[in-house]
Amino acid sequence: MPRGNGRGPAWWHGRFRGCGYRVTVGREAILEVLTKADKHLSAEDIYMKVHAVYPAIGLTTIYRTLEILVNLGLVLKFDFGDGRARYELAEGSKRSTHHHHLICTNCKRVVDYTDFIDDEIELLHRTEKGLSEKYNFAITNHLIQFYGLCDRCKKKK
Amino acid sequence: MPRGNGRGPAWWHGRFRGCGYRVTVGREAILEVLTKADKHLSAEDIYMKVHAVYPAIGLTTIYRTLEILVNLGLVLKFDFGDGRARYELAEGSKRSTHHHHLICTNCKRVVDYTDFIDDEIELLHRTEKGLSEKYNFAITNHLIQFYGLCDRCKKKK
DNA sequence: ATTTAAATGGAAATGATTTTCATTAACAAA
DNA sequence: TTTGTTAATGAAAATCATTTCCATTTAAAT
Repeated sequence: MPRGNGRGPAWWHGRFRGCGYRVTVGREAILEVLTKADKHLSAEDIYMKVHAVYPAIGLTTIYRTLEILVNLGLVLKFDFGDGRARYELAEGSKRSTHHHHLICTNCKRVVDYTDFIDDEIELLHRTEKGLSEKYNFAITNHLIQFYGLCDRCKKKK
Repeated sequence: MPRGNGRGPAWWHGRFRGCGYRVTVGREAILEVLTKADKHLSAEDIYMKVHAVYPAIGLTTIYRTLEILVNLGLVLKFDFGDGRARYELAEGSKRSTHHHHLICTNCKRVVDYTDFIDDEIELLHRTEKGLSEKYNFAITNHLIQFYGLCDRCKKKK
């Protein structure tokens, strides 16, 4: 049974130390927020949640930690077009299921969907393979987003 | 034969006027740069090219015009993760062929690819249909990007 | 307990994009 | 063509998410 469900060293500690990073209170808090949230959050969202428990931790630390997490592949960073990045745990890290995003270009609402994901993933892997051979890239990730007008915004127009 | 290849009113004039927008020298210049460039450019890239011919046109106008063009669907706006948006003519507007992007997460180099596009598009359309029904979105667009390390950056690591 | 480099916070800097506002220009109407 | 209305414009200032700086704190190896 994997660690990190309750007490004890969390699942990411090893990964962190292995890369020469230290485990700190702030980092614990940030990971905990991300794990609990299980949906995309902005740096400021995370800051506020962390701040409620550890007021000493600053926004700068949030950004610095997120950068590390993204580089380690533990967290995914998204741009939904409203000028601030969003973060969420990567698949496999724990809770989060692989999903893609459906974004309203008017109100910026974001819907996570998992429908059709299997077909998408299958094709993506095939494409990934072809691309990495042809262009000599080591592909590590992909992004799929759909844009349009949501229910509400459709009516207003 | 479509207009806008040499002299005469360009293909987008009607579209522009129809939406209540005026055709101005600056807008002509911006569209011309976009049409000639046929690859993603930042607002500043466009500004510099336009500025070379019409020094009177400011960066503000570039941003304002790009916003209109994106809203009209004539231009696509991308985020490659280096902090500045890139713009390119939408498919069908003219020159540009539908393609997707392969981005080096290290040096931010971007490769446009058209390989596998047909398969991708086919799947996307199917997914789009399913999504718009299930979530009641009017889907107008999609984004696919692959991330990884390019040739050069792979070696350096 | 000691040591040392990594991590931190807070303030200042950055830098792309937006907003403001007084002026200019597009173009519909006469 | 001249005129009137209103959108479009440039320059400068404002915004605002994210980064950088630097003096101080702290994780964790010894």
